Amino acid sequence: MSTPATPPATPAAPVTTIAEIGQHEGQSITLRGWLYNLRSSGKLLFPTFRDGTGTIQGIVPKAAVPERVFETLKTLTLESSLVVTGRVRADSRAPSGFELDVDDISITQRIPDETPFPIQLKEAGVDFLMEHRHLWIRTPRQSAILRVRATIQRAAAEYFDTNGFFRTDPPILTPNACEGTSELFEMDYFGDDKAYLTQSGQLYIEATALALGKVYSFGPTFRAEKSKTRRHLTEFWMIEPEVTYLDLDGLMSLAESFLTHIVSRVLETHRADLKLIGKDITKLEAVIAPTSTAEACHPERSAAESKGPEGADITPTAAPLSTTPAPTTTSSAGHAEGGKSPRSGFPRLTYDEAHAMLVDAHARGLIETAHTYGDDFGSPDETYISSQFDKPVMVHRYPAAVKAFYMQPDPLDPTKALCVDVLAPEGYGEIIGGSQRVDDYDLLKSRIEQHNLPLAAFQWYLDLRKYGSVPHSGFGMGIERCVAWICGLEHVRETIPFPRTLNRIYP
RNA sequence: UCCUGAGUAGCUCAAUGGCAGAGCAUUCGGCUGUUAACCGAAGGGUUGUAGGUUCGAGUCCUACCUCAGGAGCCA
Repeated sequence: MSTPATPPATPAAPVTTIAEIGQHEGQSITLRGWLYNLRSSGKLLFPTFRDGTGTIQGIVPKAAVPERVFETLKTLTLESSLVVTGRVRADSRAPSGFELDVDDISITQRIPDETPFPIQLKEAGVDFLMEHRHLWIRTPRQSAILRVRATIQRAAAEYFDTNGFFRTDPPILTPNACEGTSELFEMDYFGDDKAYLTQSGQLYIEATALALGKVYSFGPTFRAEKSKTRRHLTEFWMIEPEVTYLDLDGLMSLAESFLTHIVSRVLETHRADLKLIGKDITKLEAVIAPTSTAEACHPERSAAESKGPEGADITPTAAPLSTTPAPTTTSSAGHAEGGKSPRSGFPRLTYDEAHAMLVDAHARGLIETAHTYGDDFGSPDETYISSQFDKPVMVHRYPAAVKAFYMQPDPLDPTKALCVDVLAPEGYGEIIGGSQRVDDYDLLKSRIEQHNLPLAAFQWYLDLRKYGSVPHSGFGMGIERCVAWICGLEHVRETIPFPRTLNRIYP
């Protein structure tokens, strides 16, 4: 059923993409893509083409093209693949500003009438779209999301690559299921042993950090928890930096600088995609806008971020990457200094301050359930906290009891852990979780025992504190939640080409 | 795991316990500026599965299956 592709009538027309078509105004060009939509008005056809970089409408007056071209296009089925030659013309009626006066087409493959492309232009249900995810990703909105995802991934890696980090890859198959509380995917490992898909490379990345200094990993992560929400996937991608001689405050500066860079890059190159997706771009501009401490917040905002004059040389805002200081140069070894935070663009709240904010919100009837001091924040709590700010908010120093065993206690209050959660604006929840790690052998050993974890499995991890231990910190960012936030999506399933969820592993 | 909701044409959805319907898609016809184009016509159904109540069930009852989103947990 395929038609051999024949050379277009004007082979001299250079091949270009729809994204770059504006550079060819008045010229003849060749596009290689698919028929996205077709409207007709008697002897005038309006085919819309797509090529993966965007869409453009073509114009085909019957009198202006050979009979063969008009008749072929008139009955062509949607999503058939083809090569088009035509002349680029600026037109104020076109959404993108340009239209294509079609000269010739060459069909690569025509979809038969009996088996039309399943995804229609009109709305469809989630179940149907997910069942056809392999085709759904061709539609303009999904393609735009995947393009933004690619840029977010590139910007994230680029940030670390250009700031002295070495990319390092932790194992995906791990030998024990006891790193934390998450449920893991289990598999047979040559009969005698069980293996598990990694839930985080962090412990291994700590080891490579002690080998290389500043490292990051970027790979898939697996959680077998039976979560069914718009924020959860069973397989997702995480980028995790780990830095020696970095304390919690330095880590927060790193996270801020990192996120600022990502948002800046997306705004540089994806304004059209964000508009297509429906994201309010001003919300992203607010994230990277240089701010005084007075303007980035709502009245409820606490005074936490106005503490501490030191670290004023760190001003990670919308500055280009090249001028963004490497955060590790500004934080000193082992000097976690309690509540003193450098001034920054992203608000920083201690757990206690966030708790007070929630108590106040409950008293005023803004949230349903009262937060219990000492408990971790629930999803509605995080949504409320983040809704009070225009920028990602960093909540730090949670009660150690609700956090992981490897987190360093706050020397000013050992019941607190030197950790930070970064909550994305607009209720997108936690996108980054990180901490300063326990660097003392005896303390870490007792923590492992307190958590009833098998010492033997962690001996290698304890070795890191036995042989040249240093203060170090790191965080992990889930790519999908970051994409969902930046694109303004209802559900993380749209942020990855083939989402894996509790009830779906097809296609 | 718990709570809630939904399964009817290829898709999105209607239908007081009383003849199974519309829009889109498909096919045929019309239209020289359409923007999910529009106008006319045609074809298209084992109402998720299995029982039950009833003169009569898409509709009521029971069980099961599938999916969705919320809680918990997390990124």
